[in-house]
Amino acid sequence: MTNPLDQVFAALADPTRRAILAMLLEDDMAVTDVAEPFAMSLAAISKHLQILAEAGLIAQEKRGRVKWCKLEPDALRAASVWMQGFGVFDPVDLDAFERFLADELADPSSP
Amino acid sequence: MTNPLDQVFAALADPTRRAILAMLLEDDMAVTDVAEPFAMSLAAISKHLQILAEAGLIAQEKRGRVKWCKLEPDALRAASVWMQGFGVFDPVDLDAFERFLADELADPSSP
DNA sequence: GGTAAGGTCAACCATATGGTTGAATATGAA
DNA sequence: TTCATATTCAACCATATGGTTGACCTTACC
Repeated sequence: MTNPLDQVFAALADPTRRAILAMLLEDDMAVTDVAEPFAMSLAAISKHLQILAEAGLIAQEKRGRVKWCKLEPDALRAASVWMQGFGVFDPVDLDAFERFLADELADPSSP
Repeated sequence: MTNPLDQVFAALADPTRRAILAMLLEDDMAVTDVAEPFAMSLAAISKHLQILAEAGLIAQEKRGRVKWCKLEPDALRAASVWMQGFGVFDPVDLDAFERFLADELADPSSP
């Protein structure tokens, strides 16, 4: 899975990871805080964050003993371009996006 | 993996499947013809097509003994909306898309 | 009818994925 | 120093994924 599109799409295929990205849309967060709403171990979240980082979707910076996670939406660009090539898409429908966020953040612990 | 976004993104995470979608952008195709450029068994391609169909990205219709595959770009809409929520994306960059297609179709047999 | 073409199914295999736990490593605070 | 917090590592487990092969069904053709 060397192809960056492979990595980005695979990263996005997991609901936990999409929920994490949505959370980071609000603000940068420490690993522990990212993990808090999820019903899974910190180690599991740490792995998800690694996958997101390898796909370039987040950046992680360690400051002191806490590691901060920051959204890197630019990594979505290539995937977005790929998809746009197929369609006929409406101009950005932010309402629809808000609905997604609501759904995915509602109960991220049961993906 | 009940969530439709899960299915769509997972389907897109495989280079063979993305190449198939790109091929279908040109025209509807029979399963055998879809399989032709790939260095893998017909059965493998058949499975990929099932995954694409379950994600709603293609429709399959059997006419006579040949099964036709047809692109269903609408299935990309939800995923596209999700991604658009993160960005700041340029207006559709078709040149970039053409480059992707060129890359992915160049040698789909070695994903 | 017999035979070939188009696809799928079933069983199998190797590897990847998503999770767990417990131990280990920093770093900060008392 | 000692202790607690923040995070990762390593080993493990169950299941999913992407591929193979060979048998199978259906539909066309001679």
